[in-house]
Amino acid sequence: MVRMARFSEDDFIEATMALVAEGGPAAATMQAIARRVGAPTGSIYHRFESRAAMLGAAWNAAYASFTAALAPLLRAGRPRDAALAILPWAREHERRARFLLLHEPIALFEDTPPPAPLRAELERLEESFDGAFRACVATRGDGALREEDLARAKFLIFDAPIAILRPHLMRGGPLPPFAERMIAELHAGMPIG
Amino acid sequence: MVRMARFSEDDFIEATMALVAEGGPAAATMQAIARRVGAPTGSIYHRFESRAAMLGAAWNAAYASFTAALAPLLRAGRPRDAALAILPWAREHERRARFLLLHEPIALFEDTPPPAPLRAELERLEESFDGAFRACVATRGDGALREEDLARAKFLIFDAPIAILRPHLMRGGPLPPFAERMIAELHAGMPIG
DNA sequence: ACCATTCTAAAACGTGCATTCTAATTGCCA
DNA sequence: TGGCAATTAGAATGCACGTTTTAGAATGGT
Repeated sequence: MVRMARFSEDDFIEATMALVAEGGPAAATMQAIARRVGAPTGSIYHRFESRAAMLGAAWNAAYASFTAALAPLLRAGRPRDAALAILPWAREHERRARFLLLHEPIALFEDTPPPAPLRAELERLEESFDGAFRACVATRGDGALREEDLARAKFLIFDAPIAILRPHLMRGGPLPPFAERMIAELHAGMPIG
Repeated sequence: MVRMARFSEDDFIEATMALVAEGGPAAATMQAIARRVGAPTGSIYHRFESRAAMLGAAWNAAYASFTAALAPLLRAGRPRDAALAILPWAREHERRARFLLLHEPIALFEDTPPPAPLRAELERLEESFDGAFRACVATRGDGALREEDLARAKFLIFDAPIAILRPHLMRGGPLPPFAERMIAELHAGMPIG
């Protein structure tokens, strides 16, 4: 180690998330990311081997943030609270939320997938989170997890709350208070397991 | 009229939908569309003035197909049946469904919007469909449409069913029969208005 | 049969982007 | 103090794509 870096990996990751959140995947060109950080284009390549790696790192970071907020509640067997916890998380991390919840990974990585280490890291994150999810669903039923039960639970805990948020994330601005009510009512009228 | 066209507008529109459905917006390059139809690249430009126009025409066609299937049920005041009707429509038009329901328009048009005539046509379609939607919601309440009521109804009729379909549309293959059950149960437990 | 018009056909152009290259700078350690 | 590796810096490269151009073929009315 000899020279202090003026820009950190996180600087580039944050810039990437912001650009995608504001203008979609195509807005996150390497030049745009560099310009946003105030660095020359080439500097990105000292930390990330390609654009796919850059986007992949940003994706993993956002996903880790999201799952860290929900996993404890799932492991505690409180799916309703996990569903509701998406709201404060999205309010606190608007940039991450728009990046993660408004864009399918397939749209980010359709051309070239991230390099193997990043994919492996994401797989670990996903498996760990999936463990928390399955444990939560299992406490409700008798232990036998049918595909339908898992699909129901996934819808109630993740997809429905995200669908409720999506229009407001797209429009920008604050998430309305009635989002909480809708999620609570949904779980009241359509319980898990 | 003098020479018969070997390729129709619809040929290009179908190819565009198929490519986006299979590989995302970036897969629908002008060359890929032409190759799929078996035509030279330049031929597309005899019918569509630009790539934005090509994608816009495909979007309008898919949206028209979707709304044609649902609008009558909304106008008849049957929101539950409209929500359920998304399933047979998606089964019958898998390509259109993947194209329309799996990709935000913002991701397709982020670089350049379609030309004015296409935007105007889409606006007409949207307004007409929105009329059917509002009429349907109004029959339930007392006529005063609060933002929360509209958001609830939009979620129950469109966003929730689509969220239920999304994982299966992504994976490909047939939509499971329990999707019907989930939508019915959702509307039973969380009625509109 | 001829001509205007609409199309096919394929190559060529220009642009914007990811990526690479070369040089100059920085700060720690011997 | 001098050397060295990591970094900044920004220009250069090459490629893929949207679009344009140019040329030729087909059709139906006259």
